[in-house]
Amino acid sequence: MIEPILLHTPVLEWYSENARDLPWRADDATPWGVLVSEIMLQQTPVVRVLPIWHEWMQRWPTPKALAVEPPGEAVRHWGRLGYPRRALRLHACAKAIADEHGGEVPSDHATLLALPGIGEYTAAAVASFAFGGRHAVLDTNVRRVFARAVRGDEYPPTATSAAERRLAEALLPALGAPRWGVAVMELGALVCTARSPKCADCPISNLCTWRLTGKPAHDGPARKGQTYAGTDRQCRGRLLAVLRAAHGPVPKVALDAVWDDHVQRERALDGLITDGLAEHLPDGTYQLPT
DNA sequence: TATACGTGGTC
DNA sequence: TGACCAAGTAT
Repeated sequence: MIEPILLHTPVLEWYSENARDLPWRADDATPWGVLVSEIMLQQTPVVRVLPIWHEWMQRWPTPKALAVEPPGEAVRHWGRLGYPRRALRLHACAKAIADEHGGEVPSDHATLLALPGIGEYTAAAVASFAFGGRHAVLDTNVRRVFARAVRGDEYPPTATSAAERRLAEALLPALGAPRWGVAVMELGALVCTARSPKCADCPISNLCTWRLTGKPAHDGPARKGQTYAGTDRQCRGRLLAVLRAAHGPVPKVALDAVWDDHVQRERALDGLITDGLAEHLPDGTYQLPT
């Protein structure tokens, strides 16, 4: 096991020099701003989140501001970020914060975890980055850095394991856990990337087990591919794009126009309604949830 | 635990 | 050029 201090110093120094200037990391960032960023960043690159985050925070600077809107407005302004159920959950999250927490984002990990759309990672991230809590933030970047540097594997396991949690906890510094967490994430995002890691720029390449052992290729089953073309997901995306653009009820023919396969189209539409992303009105039209 | 869930950029 | 990947969550 590598001594934690041997990782801390170089990673933190590297972060001081290389951290991106992101608005949710600014001194004046609010817990709500951090929470919004974390939801938007789930499975979504920073560059696509940036403009939506700015618009969102200007429109809804507080949880209460969002909570009084219909959920469809959240879905509309989510734009093309992807996974629009996140917009719905963020709206539900705002309502829960407004109704049950006096409009203030909770600082406690367990309380955050109970909110819609907030799972293990996001609860730790908000508790740590917004409130200074000492939590292990295990996102895909951190998991990859630890897998390589400590375990010597090219990639972490598919699902977060107990061993990974133990390791992350063990590496957590007594002081400055939030900065350590964001520093490791940044290292994974900018240097220790999935496909072409920039080991020449890495502050811990000298003790990285994976590099020291010759960067063995990932063994085991191929990682699950994300099919998309022709799937229900693509169909749902097409349908929802029509509803977002409409600003009002949409006749069925407008939806029929964007996807040929009748059976799949109906299934996808039903799915959107089941998920609460669309409403079917008595007159046969469709719209974003009110 | 495996699967569904958007979108767009990269090599 | 199509597979892979991006600060995951819910079921």
